[in-house]
Amino acid sequence: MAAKAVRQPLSRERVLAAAVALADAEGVKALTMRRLAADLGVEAMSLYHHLPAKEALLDGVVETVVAEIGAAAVGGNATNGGDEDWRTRLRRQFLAARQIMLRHPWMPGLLGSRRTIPVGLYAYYDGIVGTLLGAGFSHRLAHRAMHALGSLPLGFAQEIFSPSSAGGSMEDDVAEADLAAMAEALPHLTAMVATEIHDVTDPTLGWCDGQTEFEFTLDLILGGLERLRA
Amino acid sequence: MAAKAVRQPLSRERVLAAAVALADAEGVKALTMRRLAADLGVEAMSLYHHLPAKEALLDGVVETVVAEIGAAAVGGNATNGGDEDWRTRLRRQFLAARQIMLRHPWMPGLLGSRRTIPVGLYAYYDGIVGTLLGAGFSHRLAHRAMHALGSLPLGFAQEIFSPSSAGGSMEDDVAEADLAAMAEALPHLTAMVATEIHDVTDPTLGWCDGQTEFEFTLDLILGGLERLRA
DNA sequence: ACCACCAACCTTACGACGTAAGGCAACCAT
DNA sequence: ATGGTTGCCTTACGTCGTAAGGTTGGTGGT
Repeated sequence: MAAKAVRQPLSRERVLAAAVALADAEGVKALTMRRLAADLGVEAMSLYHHLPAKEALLDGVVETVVAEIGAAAVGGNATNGGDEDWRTRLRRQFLAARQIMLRHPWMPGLLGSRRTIPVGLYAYYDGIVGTLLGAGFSHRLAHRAMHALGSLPLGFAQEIFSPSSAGGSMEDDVAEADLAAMAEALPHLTAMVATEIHDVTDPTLGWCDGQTEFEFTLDLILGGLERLRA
Repeated sequence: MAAKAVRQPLSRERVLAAAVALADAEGVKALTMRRLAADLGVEAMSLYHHLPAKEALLDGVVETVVAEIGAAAVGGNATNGGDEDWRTRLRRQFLAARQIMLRHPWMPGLLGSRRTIPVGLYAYYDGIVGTLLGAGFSHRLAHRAMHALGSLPLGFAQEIFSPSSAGGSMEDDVAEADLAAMAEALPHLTAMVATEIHDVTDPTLGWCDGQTEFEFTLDLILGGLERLRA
């Protein structure tokens, strides 16, 4: 049939792209060999002609996303010339990384579970260190800066409290009586929520605006580093 | 026999304690219902009389560790009176949390995979917010501070680059020729490593002293918050 | 003393998972 | 034509979480 002739052979890239798409759509839990093969119109064992094992598949998936982040960084560097302040430059890179990570919420957990670090990540961090050194950072301070920034270069929405998005906002499933009990057990948190919830403009993520908080943290750390640099 | 009479019945607490011990010894990957049951001298299905499902087991495990961290915090508060500076107090709490997390390296990943947040974590964070408010923080700034501190209250050794400990230090398995190639591809990183590796005192975690870096990051953020508070 | 009851534990079985081993069909250079 | 290579499939094994139901030893009421 014509349909069969149209079908192009699999490749590592096609498999990895499908894996990322599947993880985006249904989470890493749904990313199983059989399911991925089904999405590709193929049997599970066929995947093993392009990838040696499932661990390699997962490695390839994080490698793909890391490449996406790295490409966004160098792309942004190209459009803006070399006339950027180091803080502006890193800020822009990390915010771009955040946009990508928001599309792949499973990425932090997956990256944490890998035994080896994708090579593209070294290159990406090398660029960041280069920016710091170019701005006059000592090796010592640049090193510390990397640790202090932690996962911000990857746009981590670590956000322990944000996964509440899955089950509706907090007050939806809490009865009024329980809320009173909570106010007693957690006086400071409830007071903070009460005063903060008034002037929230973006209720999509409950009462926390992830973008604003990310930028606050970023500027706090970048500001502290700038002070140490001088 | 006497041995049989000695055996005390299972309980949720005994199961959870055994689960934590097993995860500490062999990782979360080895934490399977059959294996856990075997460690307890029991069959797998017997565990379901104390826990409804494996997800509940994992929830209980993180709850156990969170309780451990919370207990360390209030215990430390008791021994030191209320005459602590807010920075000293939080610093001490977070460093204590770090010591606990170092004993449970699987905790970050596991916590990230939970759908619901353990209640003890709310109480723990409430205490932190209380400390901030008591030091004169506004609700707005206390809120931002929580986000900026991120996972530091849990002693996160997020440390993307630290899991290299599993496979020996970096230069062990890199041939000399590859190292030259790496120096070309990653000039800034290799230069940084070269100058930093000289005065490293604790080579256990490669060339990064996790404790020092953790404290640096902590003080950087606490210092930035102190400036905003005034 | 008896017996009904129940909590704690065990046995068996099912479907889904990752993957080892080998088969088959189409294509290519000779 | 032919023999090898490539790309995909079939079958099968052991392990996982867990549903369903069986066994047993101790307890309380009569």
